Amino acid sequence: MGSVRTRYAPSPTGYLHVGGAWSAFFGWLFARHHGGAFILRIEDTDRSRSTQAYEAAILEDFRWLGLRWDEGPDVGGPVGPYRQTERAPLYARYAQELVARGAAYPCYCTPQELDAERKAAEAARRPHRYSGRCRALTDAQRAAFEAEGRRPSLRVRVAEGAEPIVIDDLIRGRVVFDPEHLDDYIIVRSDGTPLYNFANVVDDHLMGITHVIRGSEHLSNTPKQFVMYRALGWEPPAVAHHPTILGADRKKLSKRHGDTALRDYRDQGFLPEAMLNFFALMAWHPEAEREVYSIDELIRGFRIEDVGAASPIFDLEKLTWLNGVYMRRLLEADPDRVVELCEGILRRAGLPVAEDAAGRRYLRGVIDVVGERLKVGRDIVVYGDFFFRDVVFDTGAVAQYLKPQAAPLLAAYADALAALGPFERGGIERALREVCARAGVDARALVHPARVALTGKTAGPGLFELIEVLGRERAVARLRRGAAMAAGEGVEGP
RNA sequence: GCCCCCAUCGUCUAGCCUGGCCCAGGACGCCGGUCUUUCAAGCCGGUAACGCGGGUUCGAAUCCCGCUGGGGGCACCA
Repeated sequence: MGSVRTRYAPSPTGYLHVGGAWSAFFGWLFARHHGGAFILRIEDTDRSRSTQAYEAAILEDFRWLGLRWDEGPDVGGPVGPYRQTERAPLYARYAQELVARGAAYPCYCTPQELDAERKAAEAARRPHRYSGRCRALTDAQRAAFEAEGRRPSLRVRVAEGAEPIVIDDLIRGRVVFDPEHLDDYIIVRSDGTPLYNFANVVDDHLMGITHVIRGSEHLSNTPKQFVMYRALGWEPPAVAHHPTILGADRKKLSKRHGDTALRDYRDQGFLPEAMLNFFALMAWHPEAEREVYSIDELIRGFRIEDVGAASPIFDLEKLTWLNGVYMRRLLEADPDRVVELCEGILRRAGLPVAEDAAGRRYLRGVIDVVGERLKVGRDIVVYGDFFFRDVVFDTGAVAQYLKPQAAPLLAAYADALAALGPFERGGIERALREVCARAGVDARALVHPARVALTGKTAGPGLFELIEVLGRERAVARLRRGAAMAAGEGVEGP
């Protein structure tokens, strides 16, 4: 398959959904595996819901994810344009063709009339089907409707008694549809704009798409589309319908399950590499006993027929774990990227870091001590907020550790740090041990209270490196305040 | 209601096509232990599944049928 061409065709009616990104990823993997082309096509025929801003956002989301397209609305390509609203003449032409071949006919029913029919059928608890009353209109009848000012929509004529439509789905195997259950469906609105099922067929064919990889919600559209391929004398593409991602309640993933837009994950500090790796673990699994894969490994190992047909549930905990794996690797390989990631997150959380070299150095120091604890970028705020603002005390931590007996130790340690020579972790640790030795207590008797005084929490980075990064001045001040709090002096912030 | 799809640990999955190697493997989570100034990470151990019922077969997670459960579709949305 040297000339594989796949596409992802989003509607710019919202941000890129994780389900959409996952779907696109499989199409992209398939194309890359076969050395083919991956195409981005914007399906904006529903003008009331589509916006230019969403289109731009979707492109941005894909760039962030790291999926590059070979042809698309921004880069163009040999079979453009890649935006459906710009392809109107093409749809008009093939709509004409369908009418000329007797495979489509104008329907003068208004949406209100159709709606009434549908409601009547529902009320009678009878399956709703199109009445077919415009199917065999005479020229005179059509002229009469036109004279009334009615603008027709265009319907495809599904031949009666036609052969079953056989779809050999790459994921689901053979699926057979009886055309008996297909209605004459509308392919062009009365305003002349094409509907999904029609535009999709025209575009996929004209763009030379060889493999249509999409969600299973489109499986029942496929026979409708195949009717048109047949009517136009076109060879339909191979199709593969992957399952849809579900939420924890086994319902289609939606807002009530949490974040659904890919950019929500970006904003929380998930890494694109981790997202992609995670995507590869839903409905697919490259190897039986391994979880972490490079993109190249995924491309090499991708087989559409190995994609499962059952719907996976979006497992945020596993994604979080996987992201942690990637964060730790990144910390080794390219710590600057972690710094950059955290900088953005801190700024958005209202804890900005100075943009000069000193600010950057400070943040780098913070990342050095908390970095390996970060599973997701936003963890910098939960584990390291005290580096960027005054301590926010956890009341439980204060109650547990800032007790009167800790007061003299904290005060003595503050004095020791104030008098310490070079302010580095080795000396900082020795100073603590000396204070404890002199008082005849175990190091823990000071370590825990000191942590609470300095960070407000019971958990966090190593105490001595944390103090080094915090700097002498702040550490001493916070320890003194802690001593006062422990002594029961009810101190306010410094 | 009609059409279509799906069904292995709580979750993601391997195994299913080409029955025996599976009293079902890995991972996340959870629980314990270990390391440690805490937490995270790491390491060690544990927990937990073939939806149900019939066949076929010497033998079924694997093949067949039915049921149940879940999902999707049935728009002048995509």
